[in-house]
Amino acid sequence: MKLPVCGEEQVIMEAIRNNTVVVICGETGSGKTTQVPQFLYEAGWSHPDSDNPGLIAITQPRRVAAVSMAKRVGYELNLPESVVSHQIRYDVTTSEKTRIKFMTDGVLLRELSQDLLLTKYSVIIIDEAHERNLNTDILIGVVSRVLKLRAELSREDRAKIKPLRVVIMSATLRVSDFTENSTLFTKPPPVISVNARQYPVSIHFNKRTPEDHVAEAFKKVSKIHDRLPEGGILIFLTGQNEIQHLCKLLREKYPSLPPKAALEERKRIRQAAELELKRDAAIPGEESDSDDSDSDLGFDEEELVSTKDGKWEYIYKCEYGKFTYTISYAAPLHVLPLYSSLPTEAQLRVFQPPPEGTRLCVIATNVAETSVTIPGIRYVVDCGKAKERRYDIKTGVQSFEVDWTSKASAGQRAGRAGRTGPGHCYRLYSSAVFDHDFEQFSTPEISRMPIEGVVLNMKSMGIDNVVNFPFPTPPERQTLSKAEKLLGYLGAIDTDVKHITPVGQAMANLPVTPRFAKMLVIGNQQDCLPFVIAIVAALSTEIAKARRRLMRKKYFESQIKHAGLDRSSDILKLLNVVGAYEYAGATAEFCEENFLRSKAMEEIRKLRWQLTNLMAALFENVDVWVDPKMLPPTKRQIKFLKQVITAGFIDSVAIRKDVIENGGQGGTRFKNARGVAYKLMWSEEEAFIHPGSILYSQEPPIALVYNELFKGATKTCFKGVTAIDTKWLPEIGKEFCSFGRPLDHPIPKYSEQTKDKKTVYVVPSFGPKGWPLPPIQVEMHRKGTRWVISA
DNA sequence: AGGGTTTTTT
Repeated sequence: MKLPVCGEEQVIMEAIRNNTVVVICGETGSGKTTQVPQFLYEAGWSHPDSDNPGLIAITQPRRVAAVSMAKRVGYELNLPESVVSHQIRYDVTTSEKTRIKFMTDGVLLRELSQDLLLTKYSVIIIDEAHERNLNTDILIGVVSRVLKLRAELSREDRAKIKPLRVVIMSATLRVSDFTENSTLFTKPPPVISVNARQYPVSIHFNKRTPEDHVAEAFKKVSKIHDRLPEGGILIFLTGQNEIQHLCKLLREKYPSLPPKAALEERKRIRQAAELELKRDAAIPGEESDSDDSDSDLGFDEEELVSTKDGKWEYIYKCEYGKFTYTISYAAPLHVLPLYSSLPTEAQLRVFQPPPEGTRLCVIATNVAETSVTIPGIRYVVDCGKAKERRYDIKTGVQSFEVDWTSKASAGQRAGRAGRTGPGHCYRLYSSAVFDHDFEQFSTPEISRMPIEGVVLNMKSMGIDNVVNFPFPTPPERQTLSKAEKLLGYLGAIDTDVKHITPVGQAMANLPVTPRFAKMLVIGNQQDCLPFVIAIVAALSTEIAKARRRLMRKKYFESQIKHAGLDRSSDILKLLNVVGAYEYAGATAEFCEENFLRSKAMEEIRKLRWQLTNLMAALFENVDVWVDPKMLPPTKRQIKFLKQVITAGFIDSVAIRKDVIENGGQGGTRFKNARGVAYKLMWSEEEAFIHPGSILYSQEPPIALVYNELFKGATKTCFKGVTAIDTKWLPEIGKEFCSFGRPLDHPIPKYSEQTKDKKTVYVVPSFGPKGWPLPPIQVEMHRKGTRWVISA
């Protein structure tokens, strides 16, 4: 069967020849991702002697897609992976022979900071642009500038520099953010639409919108399974809990294994039918219509046509003809959960055909909307909602909220039913809700996330005035200035002219968020860098595993074990976990016993290697290697590590409310952190140490830094707490500190000889709210008629 | 004793 995109080859190639930018719209199944690179290749692009000798690049938002697409195209062109190659974070197959290169968009962004002209490439194909991921959006913005640069340079010396072409591919027609954005492309690029090889999907809305979409999904799936012909069911819910719950309900109602007797009865009926048909077929003159070209696919197949009162009617097709029979047991449901934190093996089960005589039923989150395509789905049940991470840019408070998806998302979900044949989508909400409460499109990621990493990356590419950057959807001014402020605190950019500093340039070379990059850059002291690397690697990864309620006690025991001797930091606890995991031989069993996601632990391992190699390559004085049997840090090192952590989170300090209200001193004595309120730098709200923190069961510290701030159902909690000493703040957090007048008590001490120096106690105040901190001793010297604090 | 998380990536 020919892919729809192949019919458009002429149109596409002509458009790419005549325009620097082309937009191609085609839903999943149109074949654009695999075919467009091949069109270019076969037209001679990327050939060293051609007019477009540079590589053909295709970017993908996800690693798996980059790898599998490269394999697929290599197979179709019958070329080795040294020619059709891929590059993702930890895996490269490129060679000097490479002509087509699939990669994640993050990889190309990183390459851009080394070579702003993308000289290696002749075409950049940006795939899945409709998803509006952060990296994809930034890439489109940067590439639009590269285009202009390359065009100018090529006009000066065509022999040396060839112009660049860009192809933006999208599964939906939401492309106006790219095409009608004159800061991005002065002349609107042509849009080519490609039909998808997609079967029709009938949409069925609920009359009423139920409160409980899990219960409603259960009813709907039961109905589908009891009454409708065979075909897999895919259910979209919002989170793990809902999924596990519905799994349980459905497995109870439709046990996964059919009665053995029923299976045997079925086999007997089929064999008898086949024999009878064979006899009939042997009668001469009864030829079957052989020019029905599809019939060769239809043989030896069975179709469930109806069910009634527990009786199932099947049509059985074999080599000799068709036969209808009924059997009296409900086909079991093969119920599988699917969400991203599920171990890989469990995820792969959805790709295997369900056991014979059962119906596949996958209950999934958003993963099944974009990242994973499940074969054999004919029915989609869509609750219409999605869980989203929200981020309050002013306060830094994150939360998870369940809300309606967009019309575009609902369309994507429905489309999953039409991949292998005509399908049905059951929406568990009314059409009125769909019309009135659903946004047309989901909010692009850039409008929902902190972007200090993006801003630092731009600065390192020489883009100082980020406001003028051609974002497909510009982030809010406030988001940008917040990012610049944080980069200022971290010392990555100059606070006046907002230009990148040497430290910032070093940070930009590290593939982690700027806070973590800062920790790495300052962490090379007292033999601590390997610890800092392990900490940063662990913080960059979602490490904890979802736990069952029953395991609660054991979980807390393991947490205490991991905290080791120092119980004042959740982040240092992470360090211990990483060490213990490696020490135990990095096994899956260790992860299982210790409530860790083995996928995450493997990622941490690879990240430690990458960061270690990078640090050694970037800094002359760094002598570091990965030591799996890393010894725990000493007391002195622990103190230093906490200071490093403080520096990375200097804008995320919290102080106990009672201490602030008491002028920075004393405060109440508490046995544990339960109900003990902390004040936040950027919010009037109070926050609490999470009961899951290692610090919860101890006397709560006066001051702490936190990795994240989460708004739960009842209150706002810190995640990843480290107790700090307020004495560090005037040093590490200079820009947030000021000092009051010297105190009369304890009495100032003057230097013996000259009397132009004195040692005094002052009350420092910290942060935008000027919190009073416990008094510290400082040295002052006389400057003219005034006393000033010595540096 | 104690709360609750979707999804990606350099």
